[in-house]
Amino acid sequence: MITGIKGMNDILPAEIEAWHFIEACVREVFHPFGFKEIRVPVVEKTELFCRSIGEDTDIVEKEMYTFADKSGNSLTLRPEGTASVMRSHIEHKLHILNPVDRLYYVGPMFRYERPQKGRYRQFHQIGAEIIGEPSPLADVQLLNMLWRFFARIGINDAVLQINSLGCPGCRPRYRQALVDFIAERLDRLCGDCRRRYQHNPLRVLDCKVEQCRDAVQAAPSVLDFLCPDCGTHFNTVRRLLSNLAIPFEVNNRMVRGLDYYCRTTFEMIASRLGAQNAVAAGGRYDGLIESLGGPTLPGIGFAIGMERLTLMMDTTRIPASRPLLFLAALGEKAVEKAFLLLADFQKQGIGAEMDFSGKSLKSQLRRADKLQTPLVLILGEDELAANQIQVRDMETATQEKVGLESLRTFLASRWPHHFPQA
RNA sequence: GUGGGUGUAGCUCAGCUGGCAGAGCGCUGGAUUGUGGCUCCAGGUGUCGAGGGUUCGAUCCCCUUCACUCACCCCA
Repeated sequence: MITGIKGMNDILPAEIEAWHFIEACVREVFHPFGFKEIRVPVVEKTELFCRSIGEDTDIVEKEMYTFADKSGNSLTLRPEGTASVMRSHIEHKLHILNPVDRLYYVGPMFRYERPQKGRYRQFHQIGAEIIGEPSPLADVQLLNMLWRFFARIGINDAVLQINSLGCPGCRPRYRQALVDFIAERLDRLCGDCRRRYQHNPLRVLDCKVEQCRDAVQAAPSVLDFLCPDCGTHFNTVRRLLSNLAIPFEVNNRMVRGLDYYCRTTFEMIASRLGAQNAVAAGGRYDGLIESLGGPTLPGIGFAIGMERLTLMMDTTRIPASRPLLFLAALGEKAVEKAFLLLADFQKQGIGAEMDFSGKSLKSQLRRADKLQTPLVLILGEDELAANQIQVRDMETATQEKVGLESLRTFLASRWPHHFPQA
């Protein structure tokens, strides 16, 4: 048996309704905010991700699906969406068309990691970016849209956490203060944290080991080191979130994984999602576009993990699509006549199904019951001879004979929405 | 890359440190010549994840390997 690739899952028909629902909510919620969808390729030149995400992040160091194509170019399956969107925005000079551009995307991302609950090698993200707007109102608008999206999906037990990482002007001072603080306590930290101290000292702050948490409990807060501009920016974000009645927590220990973040960062944290509890995350990336060779434009965005979203959702509430009609036919002639009727319904966009293989009426009704079809049209030799059809209401278990010519009128009186007057 | 758990029917899982491979659900047919759900009856499917070892005999014990899964690292 040829199986799928580890960590890359099939989304089967039984699950697809939830995905369709999510995608419909994305469009419904994002469009009023002025966001336009953008579709970019799933592969890019490897260099794009190295330069945007950061050479010494885990994603670039060990998690990318990188390969050489037939002409020897190094290509990579995208591990995230922002880099590609920025590349496209720069390449097509979209800032000339829209000085402030609001873009969103939905699609698969790829990271070579060990799969676990809520983490897969191919996973799907919904992302949104506001490009060209430095105002903290952009931050708040984006967070508001994210919040509205979760409300629309029906998730109300996720917590919004925000933080500010400062800017290239003030972050180095904080980093130094933190390094100095940790250096004095290095002997009390776990092995992982000693490595983090060298590599990314901010990460020591969110270590899960109790001993480490105790050791850094009194660590300096990034918020105390913000420069006046960054401080004002963050205060405005907090004030406007409150004015919009969006609940949030300030988490001054929140660390983001990608190098390009500055100022506002945020996460939506889910309970009961297992260890991978960030269902959405993002932040501001004011220097990114310029560093990729584009114009000097600020940006801010988020990404939502769709698999994590489905794990949190009560998917049983999403109604399954079902055919409106089932045609049950008995006898060869009736089957062929029913088949023509079936084709006619389908041509009109009416969901209709039937059995082709001459099964018993009992079996056909069982099938219709399984499909939860509200009406079954029964066509046997008798009905055919009388030019009639039995219309069976599956809920009330009642049925009546209807002339074939008046069938459409009969159905239209029951479902005017599906059978508009011709 | 590291650690734990689990691999038995399409699905969910029983199987007493060793003796013919099991149940429920689902599927198909019947009880009702052409009438669903509830009930009853009948039916089928397994390299017991794979390979090796111990044994008269292994789903069970041992070794190896693979897969899945959860967790670490990291992240959506």
